[in-house]
Amino acid sequence: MARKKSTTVKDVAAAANVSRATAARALNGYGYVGSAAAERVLEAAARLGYRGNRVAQALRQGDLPIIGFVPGDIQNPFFAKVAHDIDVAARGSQHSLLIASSEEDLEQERALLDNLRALNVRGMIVAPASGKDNQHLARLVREGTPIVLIDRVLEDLPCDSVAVDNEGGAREAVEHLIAHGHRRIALIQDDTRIVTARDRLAGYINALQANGLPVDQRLIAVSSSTVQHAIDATIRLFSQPERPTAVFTVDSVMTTGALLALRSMGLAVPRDVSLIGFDDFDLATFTDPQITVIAQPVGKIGPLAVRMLLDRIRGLSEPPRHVRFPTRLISRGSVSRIFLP
Amino acid sequence: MARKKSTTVKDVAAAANVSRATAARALNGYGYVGSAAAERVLEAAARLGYRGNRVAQALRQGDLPIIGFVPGDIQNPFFAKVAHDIDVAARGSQHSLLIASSEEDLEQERALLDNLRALNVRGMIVAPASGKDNQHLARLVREGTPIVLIDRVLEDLPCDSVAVDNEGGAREAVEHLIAHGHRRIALIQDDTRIVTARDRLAGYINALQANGLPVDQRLIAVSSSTVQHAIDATIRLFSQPERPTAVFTVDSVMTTGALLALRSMGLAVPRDVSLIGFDDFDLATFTDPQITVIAQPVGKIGPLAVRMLLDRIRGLSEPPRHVRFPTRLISRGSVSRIFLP
DNA sequence: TATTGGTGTGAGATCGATCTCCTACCAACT
DNA sequence: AGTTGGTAGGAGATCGATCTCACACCAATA
Repeated sequence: MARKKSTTVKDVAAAANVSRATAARALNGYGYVGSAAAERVLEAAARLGYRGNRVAQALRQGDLPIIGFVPGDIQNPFFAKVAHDIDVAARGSQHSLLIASSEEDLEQERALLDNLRALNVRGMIVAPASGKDNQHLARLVREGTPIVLIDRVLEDLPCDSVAVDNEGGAREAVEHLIAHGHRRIALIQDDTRIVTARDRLAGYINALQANGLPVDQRLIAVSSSTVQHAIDATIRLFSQPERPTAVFTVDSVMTTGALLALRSMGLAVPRDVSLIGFDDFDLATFTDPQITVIAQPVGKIGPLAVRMLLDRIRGLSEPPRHVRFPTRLISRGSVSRIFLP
Repeated sequence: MARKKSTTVKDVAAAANVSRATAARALNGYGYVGSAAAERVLEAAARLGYRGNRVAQALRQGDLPIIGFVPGDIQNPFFAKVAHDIDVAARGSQHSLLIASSEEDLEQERALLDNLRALNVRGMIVAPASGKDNQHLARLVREGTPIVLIDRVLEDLPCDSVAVDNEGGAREAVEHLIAHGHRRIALIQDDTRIVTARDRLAGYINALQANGLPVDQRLIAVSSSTVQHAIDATIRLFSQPERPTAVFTVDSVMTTGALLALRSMGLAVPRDVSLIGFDDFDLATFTDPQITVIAQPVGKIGPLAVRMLLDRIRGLSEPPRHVRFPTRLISRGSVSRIFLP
């Protein structure tokens, strides 16, 4: 069965016995329209259930009232929360939100951005999957598409960005562990292509070096950001002869995996192993003891990103603005003090 | 700074020294095109970085290669997972996914659907916020827009749907509690406008009545689906003189809230209170003991919904198909046996 | 009276891609 | 030679909304 074609200005104009031009004037309120004619047009529009065709409007005006959002993974609670916030903020400015997840895949990201570009969306908010090979983003920026990066900053890309102080947060976490007497501190991080992971690694290394501790590659595990991979990585770490006394995990999914793995190995937190995770999450207060974390102001990221994007859409041409929110250590019960011999 | 206007067929045609028509033929591979001309066109297109303008294509062809998804709340892990699955399936069929969350608000849902309609999306997957007042959906269906309902079925709406057996699942949960000797069984549910909530309530009542137990309104708490509201509702329930011995929560957010509330009141699960939640979730295996749940096949919902939607988009005109997946009781450790006096 | 200026309205152009005509050419036939 | 048919490719129409331009008309003004 064919889709019923919707009513157009033409239909409305015919029903009101005026030309398309007059109908458009009455509907959009510009130019001169006689009050009688205007009334007939509005009446006809209401009667026929007329709704403007956005696609046609978009073709004429050059873009769709849509903002694109490309998160790394919509299932990750961090991105889900940000998506929700962006949705609310976008709606507040009469924009729809087009969410398309890159699944942390660079190829997919390229395809999605191409798609969004071809749709002539007004602007995009992107969490780039990779720290390099970002010519596709560079090109969009060069073409003038308003883009705001979130969570992951690409220093050499001339566009606005909103992120948190990953290096500082990671450093604070590791220094917290060092201050509690830990010396063999493991790191469980995700794919190093992702900028965030690299920054957090840098914080880990900086903290160790600032305290005269060696960086031991055997204490650094790389895993993709799924619970199962994090479990495997944790088990590998703790199957070594000289066990770490503490673990720092770079995101909440990793933290979840590490917790499950430690439990399955019969290692108690914090008695046998201390734990700090980056990013606060629901589960962190569910366990006994609760988990010490580096919290980031997740709720501020989306709204600010939208605000910056709207500025650009409105034509703001200042140099790129980069905002980095500070992180905050929330001390709960998952870190114990070690007394050195 | 003005956005650089992108290259059009006209530009490509000019660069290749042919007409727009020939350029279109070469680019889309139809009709007769000389091989020399075709080559020049493709070369020019590549050189100029030509990408078709989807908006113009959509205007001509009648719709955009987009599928709309209107979940109740994108932050709810259930919908996040479904959104992810839909995204993957949609991408497999060359469709982009436009996610717009209704926030469980009927007015917002109406506005969003209006928007999607005006955008001429190919089809929509909707979790309706309300069980009644759905003329807006009925109208879309009447106009021929392909729509698939998920999670929440509206019996009188002639369109496909994918859901789970909410009544049966809830009944199984409550019967499980009854079989363990519980008689004062509380229910924590969300807004009764939502169809799912009503079905689960029905299952609760049916189980009680089938076992000759009274339905006590004081044991039924209504809360909106946020952790904080669920905590409040739980505390209210357990502040009554005759405490329930068991609780059934209708979604994972409620379950989380109930757990936190019980802990804060010093009530141990399952020693003092037994607990079953609808919908399995990560936290369920984190607590000690782990939580018994009614699991639904979340991973099957999105892909099936997309498949059904694509059928409709391709013109399938069978009568509406309604699929209901069965639920499954996963018995963990949160239900204790009560020995009657 | 002739002119200006304010109103109201319609015809047609535009946005970009694509499709339907229509013309033109050349080779192979009758 | 005249006709057919296959191949190429251009001009213009189309989708729907909206804007520009041009043309009316009527009242107030010089």
